Amino acid sequence: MADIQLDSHLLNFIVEQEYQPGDRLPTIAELGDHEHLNISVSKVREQLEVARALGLVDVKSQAGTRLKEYSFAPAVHLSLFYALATDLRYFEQFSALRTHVEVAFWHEACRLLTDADKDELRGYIEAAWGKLNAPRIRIPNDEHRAFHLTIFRHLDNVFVKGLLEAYWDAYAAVELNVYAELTYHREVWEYHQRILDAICTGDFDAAQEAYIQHTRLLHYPTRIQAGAEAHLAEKLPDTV
Amino acid sequence: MADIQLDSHLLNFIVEQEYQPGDRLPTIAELGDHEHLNISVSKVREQLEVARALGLVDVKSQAGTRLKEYSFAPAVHLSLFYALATDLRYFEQFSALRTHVEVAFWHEACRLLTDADKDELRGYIEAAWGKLNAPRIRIPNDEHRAFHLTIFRHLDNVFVKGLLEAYWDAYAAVELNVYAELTYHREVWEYHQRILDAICTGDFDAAQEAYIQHTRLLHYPTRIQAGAEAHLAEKLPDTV
DNA sequence: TTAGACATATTCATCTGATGAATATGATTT
DNA sequence: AAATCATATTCATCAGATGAATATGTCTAA
Repeated sequence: MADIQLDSHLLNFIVEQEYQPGDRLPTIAELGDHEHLNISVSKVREQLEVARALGLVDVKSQAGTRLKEYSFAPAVHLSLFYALATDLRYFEQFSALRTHVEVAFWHEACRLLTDADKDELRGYIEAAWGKLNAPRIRIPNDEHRAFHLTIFRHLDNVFVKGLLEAYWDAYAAVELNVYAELTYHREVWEYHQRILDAICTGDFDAAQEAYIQHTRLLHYPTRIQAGAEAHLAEKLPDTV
Repeated sequence: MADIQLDSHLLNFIVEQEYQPGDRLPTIAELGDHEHLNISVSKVREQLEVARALGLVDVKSQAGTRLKEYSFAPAVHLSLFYALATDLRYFEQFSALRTHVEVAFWHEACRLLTDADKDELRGYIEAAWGKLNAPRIRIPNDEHRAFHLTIFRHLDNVFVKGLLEAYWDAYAAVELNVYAELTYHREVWEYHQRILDAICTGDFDAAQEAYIQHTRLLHYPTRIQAGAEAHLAEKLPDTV
C-alpha cells in the first residue's frame, strides 16, 4: 500500500485495510460506527456512491459491498458522458485521443495476440458480414466494439484499455445522434479484414496503416445535426 | 443538449436545465423537493458528492452550488490516485500513456505556441536552474509541471489536457515514494532547453525527439522500493 | 434424497428531521 | 466611506425510522 492520500475517508480506509478485489467490505452500518472511520452512515453512503460511480465497488442489498478489480473505464465513462451530454462535439476530441492511443500502442498489442485471438477476430468479421447481408439490417456494433477491444486485450495497461472501453460506450451512445450511412459500415469491415490479414502475416506496420486509414471513415462529429435521429431511422428501414 | 443519458438523476437534471459554467444551481433543499427531480435531500447529497468528486460542481456553504467549466482531469485524477494507492506500479502504465499522448499531439501543440508562451517556457527553465543551483536544494517540480503543461496549453482537446494534468498531480504524489537522484533533475532541464530551442527554430521534429529522449530519464517505477521515503530524505539534505 | 417453495433475517434504499458550522449579506457604527 | 457586526441562508453532519430486496436456511413434496 503506497502512501498516496485520497480525499475520501472511505477510499483511504479501503486502501489502508488492504482489501482485495472480491473482498466484502463491512456493512454500511458497521462502517458508520467504525472507530477509525469517523463518519456517519450518511457520509459513508455519500462516499460509497462515489466509489460505486467510479466502478470501485459493487454494492447490492443483502450481498453487501464488494471491492471490484480496478478499472479506469468507469471514471472515464462517467466524465466523458457528462461532457457529451452537454456538447456532442466533445466526441470528436475523445475520438482523436482514442485514435492516437490505439496507434501508439498498436505494435505492443499486436505482438501479444494469440492464434485464438486471431480466430476470434475472424469470427467478428464473419458475424458482421452476416448482419450486413441479412435482409433485416442490423448494424454490427457489438462486433465492431469486440473487434477493436480484442486487439488490445493482452496489453498490460489498464489506462489504455479503460480509455478504449469508454470510447466504445460513447460510440454506441452517440450512434443514434449522428448521421450514419449504411455503406460506411461495409467499408469499415473491409478495412477490418485488411487489418486482420496483415496481423496474421505479422506485418504490424501494414495493419497499423490499414487501421489509420479506416479511422478516416469516422467523421461523425462534423455530421452531427438537428434531427439526426429521424434521419437515421429513415436510413435504417426494418427491411431492405 | 444531446440525448445522452447519465445514471445520475441530478446530472441529467443539470444537463436538461442547460445550466452553464458559473451558474448557481438550486439549493440542496430546493433540489430535494423539486417536482421533476424525484429524490430526497440525502439522495441529492449523494449525487452532488459524485459531481463534486468529478469536479463538475463547486459546492460551498452559503455560496451554494455552482457549475464548473468541464474538465477531464478530476475524474482521471481520482481514479488514478486510487489505483496508485493500491499499487504504485500503476504509475508506470500511466506514464507510458502520458508519453505516447504527448508525442502524438506534439506537433499540433507546438504549432499553437505563441511568442509569449515561448518566453514563459524560457522563464521556467531559468527558474529551475536557479533552484538547482541554490545552496538550499529545492527540486523545481512546479516549473517541471508548468513547462510541460504550457506546451499543450492551446491544444483544443480537453481529454488530452486532462490526462496530462492528472499525470502531473500523480507525479508530485509519487515523488516522495521513489528513489530520486538529484543529478537526474539537471539532465532533465538540459533536455528542456533543447526542446525549447528546437521549438523556437520551428523544428518540431527535433523538439519531439528531444522530448522522447528526455522521457527515457523517467524510470521511476523500476526504482520504487521499500523505505524510498527515508532514502529520499537522505539524498535531500536541507543544505548542500 | 433432492428439488422447489417458502419464511426469515440481513442489508441496502430512501426519507425525514434536527442540530451545528460556515459565510454572504445587509445593518450599524465610527 | 470604511470597518465592524448581526443575521439569515445554506451547507455539513448526524440519528433514526421505514420499506424493499435478497441471500440463506427450512420445510415440504415428489
